[in-house]
Amino acid sequence: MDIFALFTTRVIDALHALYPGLDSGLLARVVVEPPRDAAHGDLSTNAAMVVAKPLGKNPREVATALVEHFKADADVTSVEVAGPGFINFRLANAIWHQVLRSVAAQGADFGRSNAGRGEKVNVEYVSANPTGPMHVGHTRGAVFGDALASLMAWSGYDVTREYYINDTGGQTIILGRSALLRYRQALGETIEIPSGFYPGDYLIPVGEALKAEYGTSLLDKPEEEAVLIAREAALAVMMDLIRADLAQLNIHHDVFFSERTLHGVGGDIESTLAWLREEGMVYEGRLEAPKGKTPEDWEDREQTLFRATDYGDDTDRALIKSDGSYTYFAADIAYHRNKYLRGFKHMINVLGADHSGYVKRLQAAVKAVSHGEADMDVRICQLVRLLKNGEPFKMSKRSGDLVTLSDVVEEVGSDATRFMLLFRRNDASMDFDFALVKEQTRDNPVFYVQYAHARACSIFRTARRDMPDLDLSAAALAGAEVELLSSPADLELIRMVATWPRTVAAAAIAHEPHRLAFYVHDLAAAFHGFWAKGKDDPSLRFVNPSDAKLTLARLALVDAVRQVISNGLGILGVTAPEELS
RNA sequence: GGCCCCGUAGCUCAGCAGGAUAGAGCGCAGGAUUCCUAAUCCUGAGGCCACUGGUUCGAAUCCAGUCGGGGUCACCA
Repeated sequence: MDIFALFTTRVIDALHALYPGLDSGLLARVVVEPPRDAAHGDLSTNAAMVVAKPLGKNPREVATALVEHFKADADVTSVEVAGPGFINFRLANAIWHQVLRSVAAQGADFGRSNAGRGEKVNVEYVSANPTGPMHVGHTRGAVFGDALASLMAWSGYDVTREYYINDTGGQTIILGRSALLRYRQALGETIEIPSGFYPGDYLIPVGEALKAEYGTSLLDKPEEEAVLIAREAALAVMMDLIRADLAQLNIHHDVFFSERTLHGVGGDIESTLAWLREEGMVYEGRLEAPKGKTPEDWEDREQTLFRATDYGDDTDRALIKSDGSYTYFAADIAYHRNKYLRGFKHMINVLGADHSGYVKRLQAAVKAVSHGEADMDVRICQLVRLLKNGEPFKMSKRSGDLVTLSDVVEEVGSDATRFMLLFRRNDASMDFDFALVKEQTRDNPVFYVQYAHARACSIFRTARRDMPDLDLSAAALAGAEVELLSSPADLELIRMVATWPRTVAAAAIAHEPHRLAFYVHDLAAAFHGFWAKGKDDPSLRFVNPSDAKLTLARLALVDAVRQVISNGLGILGVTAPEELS
């Protein structure tokens, strides 16, 4: 039950009744929201101001007509015009109590909607190169993409979590060479790792495995063939490593899409290129060198170009390299056409800040490949600076100093890692301080929120201890006389709970999971605040052994708060503990 | 030089598809614990929302430009 959505439709219905023929696009701008200042009421709408001008009327005139209309609404206790034409509503307590019943009834599903109508959305995230374990730099995108995918699912989309494996190309050949070196090392040779190779220790086991499988026979094969064999072994191990890293954060993709499957005769790149040619989206031409910064090895030559500028990009893009092989982008066009042909009309890509220059061409590709029928939102995750007690962490590329995702998760745990990374807009760079994240005080938002959940559970434990005869089953809570909750403190907390479905919906539309982190933090604060009021005013305590009915009602409220925190943390992928250790 | 992101309290950041008197945490100053977990709460001080124009009933929010910070810039992935 989302009372804001409920009243939005009531307001729009009223407008239709009062002024037939209003444009539906215009009405989409009508918003019913909680006023910033609670003194203004429970709900506020801009309806009169939105509609006044097209009607050629004064906003207050329209507002007055709406006010008259809503005086007949039994759920509304007062309506008035305010300021330039806002309409403020005050709602009957009964409707807030209805919200509590709705939470009890829907439980872990409270806040879900079918706004997405089951449409398919593809969320591609991580897609780290399989040339080593996950680096800290990947962590933010991984957590963000995962939370966003859950959020979209809550909003009624059919979500596919996808990982694009770059398992072909020059980098993978270097990986193969690096692994081959480790193989020689395993056979007893003293090796030296040239610069440009992958020096990490994580390839040592690959060398050992090659030795176990092939003995010395790889040495007899031609170099190129041996490299390919070593590459296969290395890629498989690297992907296992990455999957294990992701599993530490409880991240699991539905589809691991291999870039390699796009290549080759009859592959998607070939067919996509043919298709692009038929559509006239490709031509042979020359590219101008970028102004202001011409690469030294710039080669002015005729090449095969995609008309990216027709779809909003800044320049056309090469599809075939000088050596005749496809560019990365050519494969990516084919990949996204593949997504489209698999039925995705909504696509979201989560990329690191260093890929922001890639956004336009990706969107151009999706637009071209779908004839404008699919949309692509690219969410850029800004860099994370690692700190320890305020001091920057060195992140040298030498293998020993590399900070991996695994290092971070082992140090601070999955919950804290996830919450901290989500407690910030994705497009703002952030500092991640190990010392703070491990702290268990209110400075640390993770523990602050988890503590609120644990505290709610604790209140139930106390109630069971002090009022052993009270039935606290789900059915009993659902049947609690929540009408007894009429104090301003009670209603304030309930209003906050009632905002949850709206928060989820707005966050999903904006593709901004961080809003849920902030919401859940605010709700925790409101709950802690209510708890403290019970110190001064015993009538506000949750557990009142002298009043079983009131206690049951209060516990229904506590459980609603607990449930919403649990739901929120669930979307973010953070656990909601019953007690803190 | 082109493109993208950012600029809000001393610090770190929110600001809900333009809305009423711009919020939170930290830090600072004070206060609350025989009582449901003080792992918490309450009160206070603290702002030209970088700047200049524009759009309109109304702008921190949208547009243009300026300044400042970051990222990125064929044929890598």
